[in-house]
Amino acid sequence: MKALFIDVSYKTKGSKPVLTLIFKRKRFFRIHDSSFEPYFYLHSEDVYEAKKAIEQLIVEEKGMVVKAKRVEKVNKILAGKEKEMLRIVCNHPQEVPILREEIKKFGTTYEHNIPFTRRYIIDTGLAPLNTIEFEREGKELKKIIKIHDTPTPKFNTLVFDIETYNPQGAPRPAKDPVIMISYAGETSGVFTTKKIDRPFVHFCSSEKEMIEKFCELIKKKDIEIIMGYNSSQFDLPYLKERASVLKTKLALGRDDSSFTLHRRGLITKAKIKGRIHIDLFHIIRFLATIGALKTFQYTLTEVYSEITGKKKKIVPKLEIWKYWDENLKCGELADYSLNDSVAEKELADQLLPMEFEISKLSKVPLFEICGSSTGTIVEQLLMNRAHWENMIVPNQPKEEEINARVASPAVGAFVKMPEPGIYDKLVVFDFRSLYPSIIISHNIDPFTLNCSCCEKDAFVSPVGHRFCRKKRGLIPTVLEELLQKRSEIKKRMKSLKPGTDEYLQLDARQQALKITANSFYGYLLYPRSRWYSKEAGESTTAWGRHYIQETMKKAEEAGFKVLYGDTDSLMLLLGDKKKKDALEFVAKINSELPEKMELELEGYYTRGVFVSKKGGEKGEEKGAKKKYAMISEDGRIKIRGFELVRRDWAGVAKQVQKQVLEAILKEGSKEKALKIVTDKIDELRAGKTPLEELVIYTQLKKSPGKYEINSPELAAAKKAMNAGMPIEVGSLISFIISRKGSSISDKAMPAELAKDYDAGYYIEHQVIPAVLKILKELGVKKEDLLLGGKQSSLGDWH
DNA sequence: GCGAGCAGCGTACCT
DNA sequence: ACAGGTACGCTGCTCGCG
Repeated sequence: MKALFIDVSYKTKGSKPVLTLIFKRKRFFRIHDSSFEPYFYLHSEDVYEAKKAIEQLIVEEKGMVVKAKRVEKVNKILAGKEKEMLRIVCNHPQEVPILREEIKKFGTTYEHNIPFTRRYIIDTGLAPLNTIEFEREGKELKKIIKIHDTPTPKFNTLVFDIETYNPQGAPRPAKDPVIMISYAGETSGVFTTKKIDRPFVHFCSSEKEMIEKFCELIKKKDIEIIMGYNSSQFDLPYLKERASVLKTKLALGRDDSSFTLHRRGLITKAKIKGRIHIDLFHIIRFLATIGALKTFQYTLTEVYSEITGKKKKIVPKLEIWKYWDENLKCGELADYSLNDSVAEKELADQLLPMEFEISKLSKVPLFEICGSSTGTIVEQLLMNRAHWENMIVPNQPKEEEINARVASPAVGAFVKMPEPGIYDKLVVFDFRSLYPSIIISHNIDPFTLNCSCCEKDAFVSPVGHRFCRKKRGLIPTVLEELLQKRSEIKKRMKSLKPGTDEYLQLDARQQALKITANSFYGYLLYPRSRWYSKEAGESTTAWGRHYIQETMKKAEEAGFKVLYGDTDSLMLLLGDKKKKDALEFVAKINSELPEKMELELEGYYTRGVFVSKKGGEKGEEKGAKKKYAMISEDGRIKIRGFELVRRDWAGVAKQVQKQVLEAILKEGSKEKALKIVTDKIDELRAGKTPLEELVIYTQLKKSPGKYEINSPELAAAKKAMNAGMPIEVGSLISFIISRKGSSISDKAMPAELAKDYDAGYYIEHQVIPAVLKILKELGVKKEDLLLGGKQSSLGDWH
């Protein structure tokens, strides 16, 4: 039969492990496999002696007698070399750690901590969300015939969101009821305990009935994927506690169980039996950490508007209870509640296809892979592939080793120091997938390092490490395939109409491939990596520095002036040269680069601003790296690093800086820029600036007690805590510098409690520093800003 | 005892 | 809990001066 593979779990029957595979055809169903055996490997100096000893070995643990089921001699590739090793087959997964503890005295054990269900997927080649063709006998799996990569079908999905009564600010689950449960899927609606005149409202006579009706809906609709926003931390635990207070069950699972919490590193996931629960917030956090998404705060409201470009209905969190109490406003609250679920559904529709593809690629079931780190994705992909290649998976490093790795970081990228100034006619080039292409071109891998076969002919990195030229490494092989697949997909997409099902799925797949390919270099230097190699990692960056610097040299030789460059990009001054010359230059560079590497022309810019670093007053001014603004030919402004892109600067300073940059880039008008600044300073002095423009946002990365020194955000956080506001690790502190106090920290007040502002601070520490660094390039001095707008005419800066 | 100068902490950014 | 490179504000210490 053919069915879509979803997930696998195992339990013990008798004393044997039995795997339960979840498949989907029309509905989810289960098939068992009781034939799969757990095992691990041993590398020993004396294979024969070790085998004999292990076969005799009997371990008694907590009254259990544990021994190996069988011991097999196998040939495997360990750290790039063929070795005879032992495969120790066990009776039960739980016996693996017990036997391993005894057996490690014979040598080094491998693959002893791969979870049994992962082991099963790796060894069978089963890929989640692919169609599996198999034979069965009743409920037992007999044989896997083929695995088909078919388009992902539609799932029965439901998004939900709850509203809680919160007269005290934060809702207390022991006392404060859930007042609304909204959902969106095929249809959408709101369960609530008030008779609200809206067509989508389902009236429930009590909170208890509301929870029960919601669970019934999930059961009746046979929901396969259930989602929420921060549902694992808020909605689900809250519902569970309410259910227990109300003496009812939160029957979300197929067996009427509620959910279980699973900690994976820093995130906690809620698992619902027989369904796939996905917390969209985890996906958002993942996208934020890889830099694919950047918002000020990661609230549903902000994320929704960033991703869809649309605004969501808003009811201030602290006023929800008031809306509820005021009968006339209940309708609005219901609209809001429904809108939350509908918005989350839209997010899910956009985000899930990529998660599906990451799951297929890494072969990790959807529930497990959703929101996991790039390290996990790369690692799982490599583990699967290592198995096919008959390679032993390297062990995870011990704490000690991790610390040693952290203590000795590798040298990274090259960044050129720019000459501060305002420039016209720029051209920007980028290396396409710089690090992946370097890894592929030079066969960089932990186990191609210092091979014995290419003594004279190896790839030698600029830092002196040698990589084999004959045998391909695992990492370059996998990486090359990923890039190859991605370019094929991109080619196919060109022949399709955007928006079709096939196009969207291909787009999701190319995103997954890109994210994964871009994570390999990081994984080489990730301290907890199984494939860590400082030599490989630092060779990658060394070649990166080499190519960018060589390209800069060649650009100078070709008569361009190199303004700036960072890692894989370079910015040239076109000067008297034409676009044709830029194209010729890129073609020449590409003819000299290794085949898999490529320099691309990113675009032409009509004007760009570089500023000097702060503090470099005396002696020569040094240009600030990672800080510039440019305007492209078609009028698009690109701003990097300036205060205005940072959340820890006040809105006033950011707005003024933005206007100044725009005035310079678009119009070249110094007068206009000056006027903007002096007007704002006047407004600040007069005390007329609205407090919202003065809020500074800073995240507390540690818990408030763990700081060595005081800081404005910490001081503000403590004041907020005293006022009863919840502050914890990761809280985003919003504060305003008020008039009361001596140090800046003393003056920092939580935005919610601030009544006034310190004009002097905002003028001297926010607005002036933000704009002066730019206006300095036009000859403006600090006094010019403080004295007002009587200025000389625009000088020529060219 | 006091202010200037500076190191180091801490955060957020860039590629 | 993917990497390293960078800017920069603020605190709190050291140091020179008196």
